[in-house]
Amino acid sequence: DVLARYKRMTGHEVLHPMGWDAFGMPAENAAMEKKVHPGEWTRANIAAMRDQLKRLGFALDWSRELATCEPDYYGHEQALFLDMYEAGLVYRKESAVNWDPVDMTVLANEQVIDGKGWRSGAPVERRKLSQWFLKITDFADDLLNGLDDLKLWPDKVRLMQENWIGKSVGLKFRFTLSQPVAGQSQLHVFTTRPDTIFGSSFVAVAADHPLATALAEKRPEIGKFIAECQAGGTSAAEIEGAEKLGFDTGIACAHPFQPEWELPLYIANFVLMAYGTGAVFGVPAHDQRDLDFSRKYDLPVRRVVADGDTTDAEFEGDEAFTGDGALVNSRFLDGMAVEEARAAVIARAEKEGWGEGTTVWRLRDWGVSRQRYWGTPIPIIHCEDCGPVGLPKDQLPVVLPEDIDFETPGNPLDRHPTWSKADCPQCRKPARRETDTLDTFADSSWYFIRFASQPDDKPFDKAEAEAWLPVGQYIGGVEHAILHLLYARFWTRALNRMGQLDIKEPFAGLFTQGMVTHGTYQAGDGSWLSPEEVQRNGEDWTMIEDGAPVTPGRVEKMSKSRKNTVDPGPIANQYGADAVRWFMLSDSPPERDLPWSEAGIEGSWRFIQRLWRLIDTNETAEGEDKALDRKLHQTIAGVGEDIEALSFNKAVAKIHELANAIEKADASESRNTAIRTLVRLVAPMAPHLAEEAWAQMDEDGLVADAAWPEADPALLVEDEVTIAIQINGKLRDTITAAKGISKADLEAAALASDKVARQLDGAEPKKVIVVPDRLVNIVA
RNA sequence: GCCUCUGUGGCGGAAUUGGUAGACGCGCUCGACUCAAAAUCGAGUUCCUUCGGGAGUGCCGGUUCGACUCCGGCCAGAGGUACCA
Repeated sequence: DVLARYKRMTGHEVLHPMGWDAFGMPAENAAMEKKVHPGEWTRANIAAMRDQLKRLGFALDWSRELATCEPDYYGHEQALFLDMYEAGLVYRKESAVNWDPVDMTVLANEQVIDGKGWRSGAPVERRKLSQWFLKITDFADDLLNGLDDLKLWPDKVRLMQENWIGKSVGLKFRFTLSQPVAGQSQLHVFTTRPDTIFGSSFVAVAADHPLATALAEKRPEIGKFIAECQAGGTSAAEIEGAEKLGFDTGIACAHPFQPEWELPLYIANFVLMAYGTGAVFGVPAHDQRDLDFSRKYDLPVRRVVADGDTTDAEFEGDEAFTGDGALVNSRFLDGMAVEEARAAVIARAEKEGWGEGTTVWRLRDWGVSRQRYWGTPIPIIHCEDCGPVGLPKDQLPVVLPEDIDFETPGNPLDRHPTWSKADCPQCRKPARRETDTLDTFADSSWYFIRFASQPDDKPFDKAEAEAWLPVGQYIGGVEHAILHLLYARFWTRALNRMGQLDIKEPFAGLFTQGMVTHGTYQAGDGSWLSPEEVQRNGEDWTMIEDGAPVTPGRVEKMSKSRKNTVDPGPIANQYGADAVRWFMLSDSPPERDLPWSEAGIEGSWRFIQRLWRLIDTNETAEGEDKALDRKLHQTIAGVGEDIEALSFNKAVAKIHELANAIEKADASESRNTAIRTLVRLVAPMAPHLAEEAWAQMDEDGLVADAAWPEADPALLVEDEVTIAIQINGKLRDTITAAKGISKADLEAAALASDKVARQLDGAEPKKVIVVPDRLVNIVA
């Protein structure tokens, strides 16, 4: 809000909208617990939050307010879904999905964290279901390359997206097996290091690889081993501690360059079915996992990239060499650099027909089907004869039914007596409506476009949307680094490909802000206590009610589970919106967490009062106060720079300094001007006070519409400067000199200092360093 | 494990390119005003000190006339994460 108000005052057209990402699980949970309809619950929350935002005086364009749970929003989303369906960016696939047994729904890969549902925390199960997917992988390369142009995004977020997309370039090739398994005589593996192919000691497949599954059917000991592998956890810590386990199948794989060179085929717990082909060849000398595995199962460790040693002696030690170097012990590759050898092996594989250069991505297509009620209905009809058919757009929006029940778990749309009945748009025969709804991340993937343009008859108007987009300054928590920000980038690209939008990137500038935190308190029995229930007596904390001892805990993100939330309503009532705003801006830089404190807001409240008294007691007077003029103009320039950089805490500090200077100054025309200007400087942060003062000063219109004051460059520089006098880098004295004084004069002035003379004690300085207008350092 | 970020008074935090460390605020101390308190105003507030000074930005070392800032090595905390072949 401060940035929006500032940009407005500096002559920019500003679009600062507000809306509600309102579909999703919390509304359904509330419905189940409190027996209210999700829509009713959601709209009541929206009303409450809208009041809070208005009370804090945010300069929002409420005419563009939207809520994703209303048909006039999600109906347009359905139209975009149909466009993507037509453009081949949506497909339906029977696939193993991540099933959250508590929330009774499917989760996207991005929503599975350490093998658990991101919301419920329940261990995710694998299930086969027919699901809708969006082809985000079509844009994998572009999403990756586009990151380079997002110069105004934090490096951290770009890096996280890069890792998530996970591009690996390498060779996919085939091993011939000594005996066919389930009718297959070949095994596909993927590697990014084809150059090390002569260093391989074994081949391994994932425990859930089809080959392993097939073998397990005939050999129970393999089934037992597979079960053992799947029992292990998938969190980073568990993986770290987990031992490499392998099962030697007794099957041999023929080395592609020498068929009689046979590599043992293992089933191994560290190979992932979800990545590459689910099978690898192990080169222990140059891969840590392979080395750990080989040491355990006593497999040969051959050096093929020189690590200083170029002999064919067995590789020593327990640390794999993954660096660059010249190839050794590798026949026709010997002497080549890693990169050159890589290309040579790929070329040979392609020429001889046993493999091809490939790029493998970690990124998967975005599964968007959710078996939930409170989401955007997917506008598809399933017809027995025609298959899935997109609804004609004139039948949109597909509106959610109101009469639903949440007594049984699962999707209420599925159980609704009539809602799912519909005729096939193609053959007119009775058919069934899709009862899955869209992942709520779809709702937030294009709302910024709808903010920019909101016609009734279509999702947006191209020219109107492009006039505002991309978003100049996007602000959100770092928790959106992957999910939301990647989906929105994809959605924008999809619209771009379909010719609906010229831009590819939705957000030019991104800022990840911190969260509001508060101390936590626990009673003797370990239960959490809210800040209103406790009080401090000196060093100790007790319960207000009965004086029982309280254990203060660490400062954490405000959350209902820790009970450390603070209701902004009463605070805004007590101190006023401007004091609340001032406090939120004043101390912590916005990228860091903000520790909420009652004491802090009182300080802000006092300053707001002080500002008012200062403005109120302003009087017209004659005379110039050069020092105050300078302070004023330095503040104008500094506050502007700080707001542009979102360093609100520094801007606040500069305004404090100016206020202090004005209070100390005698009445003058300069002082009068400074006070009148101060009103505009605080306007973005304390708008209510500023408007009142503006009106009282008999200025026209609103200060919100006023121009930001201009700094006079001539007044930004001092004509006198304080020079530090150092001896051996230690400060000994300071002197005041005219700005621009010559080096020689400055040196002479420094040497004339009593304190310098006393320190030198008659000795001659060895050397004198003079930094003009800054300091003199005497080396003794 | 790996990657990223962070580490400065009692607290939140400032310190352009290496150039007076601790701006600004909170808190605290003392004083003024008051019968008293609140509010307000003024002074002080990194630590030690024999009042000359000395030490000091997580720790150890280096570069430099000069290091919170640059380099090397540690330690601690937060966040991210992929056994990715």
